[in-house]
Amino acid sequence: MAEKLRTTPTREQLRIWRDYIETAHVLGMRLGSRLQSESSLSSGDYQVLLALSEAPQHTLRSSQLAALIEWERSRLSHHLGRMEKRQLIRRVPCAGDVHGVDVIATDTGRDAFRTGSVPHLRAVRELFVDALTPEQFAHLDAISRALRAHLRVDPAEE
Amino acid sequence: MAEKLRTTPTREQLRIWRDYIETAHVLGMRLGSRLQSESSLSSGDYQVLLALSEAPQHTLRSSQLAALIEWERSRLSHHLGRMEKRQLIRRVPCAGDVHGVDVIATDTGRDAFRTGSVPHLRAVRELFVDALTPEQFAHLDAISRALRAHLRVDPAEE
DNA sequence: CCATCCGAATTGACGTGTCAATGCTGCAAC
DNA sequence: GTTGCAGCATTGACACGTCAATTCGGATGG
Repeated sequence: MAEKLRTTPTREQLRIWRDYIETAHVLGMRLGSRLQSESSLSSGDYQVLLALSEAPQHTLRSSQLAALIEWERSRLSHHLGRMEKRQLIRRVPCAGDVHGVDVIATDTGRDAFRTGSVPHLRAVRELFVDALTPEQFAHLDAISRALRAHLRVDPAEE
Repeated sequence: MAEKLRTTPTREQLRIWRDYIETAHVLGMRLGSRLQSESSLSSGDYQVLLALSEAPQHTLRSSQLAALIEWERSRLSHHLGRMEKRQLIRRVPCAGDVHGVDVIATDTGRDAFRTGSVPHLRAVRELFVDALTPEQFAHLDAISRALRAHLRVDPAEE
């Protein structure tokens, strides 16, 4: 009659949780280190250069870039600093807006991106795509959506 | 007749890949920051203290601890240094083995773990368990297994 | 005119993680 | 013995990310 109110996960759920997080993490690291060895880029560098490569003039306002790749501004600032030191991008004050900075991929940056791009995509296929069936893709897609949707409302609910 | 050999993922696969990684990451961060605010522990601290809490005498050899939680030794060393500064654990040279260190959870550490544990598990339920159906758990479990199995063989294959 | 706030971006302090050395001690080969 | 190697753990240098200030020049309002 009295149904036990379960406030904490079962052992099984906890195991699945940990496997989920851990697997995603390991996969990310693997991809990252392959990218690194093939093109001397980190995943962060790659995301930045990818966004720039799709922008007119290989150029974006820092704030737009941040929005595109969904990074905090401070994180982007730090990262751009590091990338600038390695000559992958340049930052120039933005004409027409006193604040605001244009981020531009240098030739070096574009080369590195081109070099890394195909091997990186191939690695995604090898490490991720090749491991799953079409049904599993659909399931995973639904799961990610569900989790993200839940995240969005969670702070208020319960 | 000539079937196109696809070496890179489709747009769709890439989107699912990114959502997967990103979702897991965000979820991890959320859990981490809740843990932090509820008990002043990081997820790393929590993993370490969890392992110690299940060990006799709340004590483990550093290398065993590393194996249990699957951390690189260097990472553990750094982390233990930080935890020691905060009085969460102590390290004492291990009697009977000249190399080797026993890691012991202090009272402070045990208290923090006890304080954080239930809220943390509750957070896992709220943010993760509550978002998915039983079928989705099963799917996710299978997916993680598939990915991990694939990872294990991948370096050699293809 | 001056105070104040705002938006864009940066900075500093700090926790975290990786990789590549480095300590340190016992043990085995010679 | 001493030379050298193996195992356990630490260290240092550096990349990365977060949070909480901070800078800076333009609006706004009094």
